[in-house]
Amino acid sequence: MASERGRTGQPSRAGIVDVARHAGVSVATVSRALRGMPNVSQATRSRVLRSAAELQYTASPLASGLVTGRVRSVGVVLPYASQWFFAEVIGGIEEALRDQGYDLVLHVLADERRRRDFFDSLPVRRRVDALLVVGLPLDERESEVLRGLGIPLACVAEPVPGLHSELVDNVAAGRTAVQHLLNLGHRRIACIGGDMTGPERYNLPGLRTRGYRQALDRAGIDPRSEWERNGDFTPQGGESAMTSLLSSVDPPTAVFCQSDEMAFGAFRALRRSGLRYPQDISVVGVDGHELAEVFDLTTVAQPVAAQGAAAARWLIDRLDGHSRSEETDRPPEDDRPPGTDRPPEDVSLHPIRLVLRGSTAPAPDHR
Amino acid sequence: MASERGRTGQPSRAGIVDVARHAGVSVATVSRALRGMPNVSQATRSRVLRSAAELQYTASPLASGLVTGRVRSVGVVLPYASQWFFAEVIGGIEEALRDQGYDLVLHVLADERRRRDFFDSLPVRRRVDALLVVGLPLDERESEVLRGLGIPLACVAEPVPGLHSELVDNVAAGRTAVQHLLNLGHRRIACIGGDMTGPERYNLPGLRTRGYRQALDRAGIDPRSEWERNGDFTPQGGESAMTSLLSSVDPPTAVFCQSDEMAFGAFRALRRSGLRYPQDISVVGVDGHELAEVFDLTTVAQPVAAQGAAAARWLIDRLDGHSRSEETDRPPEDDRPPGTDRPPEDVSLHPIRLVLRGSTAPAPDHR
DNA sequence: CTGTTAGCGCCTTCAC
DNA sequence: GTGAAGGCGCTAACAG
Repeated sequence: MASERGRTGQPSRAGIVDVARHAGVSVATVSRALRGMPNVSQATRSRVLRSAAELQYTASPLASGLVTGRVRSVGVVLPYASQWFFAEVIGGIEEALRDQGYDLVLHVLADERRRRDFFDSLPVRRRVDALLVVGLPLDERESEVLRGLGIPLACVAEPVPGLHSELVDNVAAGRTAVQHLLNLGHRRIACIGGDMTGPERYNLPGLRTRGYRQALDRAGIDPRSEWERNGDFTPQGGESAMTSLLSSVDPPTAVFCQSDEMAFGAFRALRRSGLRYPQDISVVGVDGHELAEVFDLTTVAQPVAAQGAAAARWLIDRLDGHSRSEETDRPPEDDRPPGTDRPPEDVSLHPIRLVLRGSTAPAPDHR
Repeated sequence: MASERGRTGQPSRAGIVDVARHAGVSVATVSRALRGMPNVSQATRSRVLRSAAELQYTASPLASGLVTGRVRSVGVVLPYASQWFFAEVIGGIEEALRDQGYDLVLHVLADERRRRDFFDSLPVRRRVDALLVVGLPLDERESEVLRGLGIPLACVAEPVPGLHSELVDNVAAGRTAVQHLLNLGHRRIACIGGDMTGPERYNLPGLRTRGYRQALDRAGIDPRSEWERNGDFTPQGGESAMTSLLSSVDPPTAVFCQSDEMAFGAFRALRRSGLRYPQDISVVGVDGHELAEVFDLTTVAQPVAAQGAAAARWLIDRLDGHSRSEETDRPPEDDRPPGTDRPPEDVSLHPIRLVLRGSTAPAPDHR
């Protein structure tokens, strides 16, 4: 009763000693009982549990973390918090973490300064048990710094050499989208992607563009560099790229947009030009954006939240020991069919699928 | 050198004693110097700083938190992580917190079970210094439980009685949207909102509907209950609500959608019915969704990230003492003009504004 | 099965 | 202006 209130006047939460006293046992027993450890009689355990509940006791994660070196939380690092893709990934991660009792600590590296600050001061040091990097292609120094943390690391969407990653095959995504257009008889196909020459370090635009070129190549179509546009992966960028494509003397009959959001921008360009999809031009996107269905956008969908969740579970497996993930019985790394010369990078590929909607139709001159 | 590596073989980060030894001072001095406290000579301070940098020292938040009772992190509780509105709020909060060196710990109460678990087990206990509730109208018990935490609390979007809240005037938002339609000569105006009778506890639909009715009332138009539809605040809901409105013998000429996402769904319904906006029907939304511009949706925009950021700053002010927010010189609570009988609820209202776009046009029969 | 005790890494009085 | 020492609340050996 003596320590009912701390010096602040706030109701000071009960400590482990309060519970011990209340249950008539020692603090060690309380600790063991509460964490489900062996060597506690059933009777004692339930008595402790009851006392703890009665006193509303929760072990201070700080104190226990201080001694165990674990804080039961995972850091998530990403470049944007509010973009659809990242928001979706965050949702997937949070759910997976929460299921195992882990907290999610968010770090948004919105600009270069924050990015530098993050890797210089490493605010996650000792604050998280593992780190999940989403959509951020790290450079050598950055990934080295993270490795120095000595905690499990994983990434999603943009692979980081040496880290476990949950991804889709972005080349295949591009190829699939463009093959679909080819199947519809289109041969004049443009591509709206991202910056591939500037200071941006993202790999994704390059990969999806490669898929675009592969598909064209297999169909015996020569790529036309003026049909590869940069849409910045924003609706606005998609709109202006599309506008300029439409204003050429010799416009394409179909456009592959490397993200659904750019495709939305392309839709706007069409509307403003008095053109309609799919009658005047076919549009296909990538991602499986929530609103793609609403706007009838054909897209190559990827499982977004699932990639985040998978990465989170992978991390927790390293932390808590392999508890339940035996179900993911991928063949062990070194049990691959011989001749598989793929480097033993630890990547887990997620499926993509073409979702047919109303934004794509046969080419006008196609039979 | 002795403690370069812990027993785990991992590079054990330097501790305060290492820094003290390196700088040739005591740990107390290191602590003071590093936290910018007085009573440290300039020379000593810079020496300590250098040592700390050299050893890559960062104070363990666990250890310092254990003794100060602070963890420098704020919990954010919300019902959905990936919806546009919430993602945007999260972004605003994260940035504001990070600016002051606080971590953001996310708690998504996606379903009833998680919601119950959260308030029953209070996983934030001792893990956060403050709590930010977003878009979650808490019931009596829930807010009581949070208050029991004895930490600063604030909320965004849905007010909780007794908590500081950052909001917009949702009645005004509805009124503004509908008044705009009235100004265009529409008199047959429908409303697509949310559930106002079921188990949902949200206040927002009721408020925006009230604004709708107020506007009609002031224009001398009788409300028609069959024109108030539930769109569930999802695109799909908006679509089906709109579809059913369009199929009535006597359809409206304009629709007020209580969220932009429902308006997007309404667009789809129009497209499927072969109708076009704004020629056949005007549509106005609420929120200022990122894609509203792309789809030419007239909307009543609210500052979303800013509300989150404001709430975060408000909390930090309570935690760190009023450091910089003097600029927010609202008149002190009890310095209001007499006769202001508004209850002294601590709410901060954010501005809304009508953004005119192409989805609204004069009523067909209007001059 | 249960209790005792020594820290985990740091902050904070209190002496000097 | 600086140092020494006692916890913060809990876990992890050890004894019993």
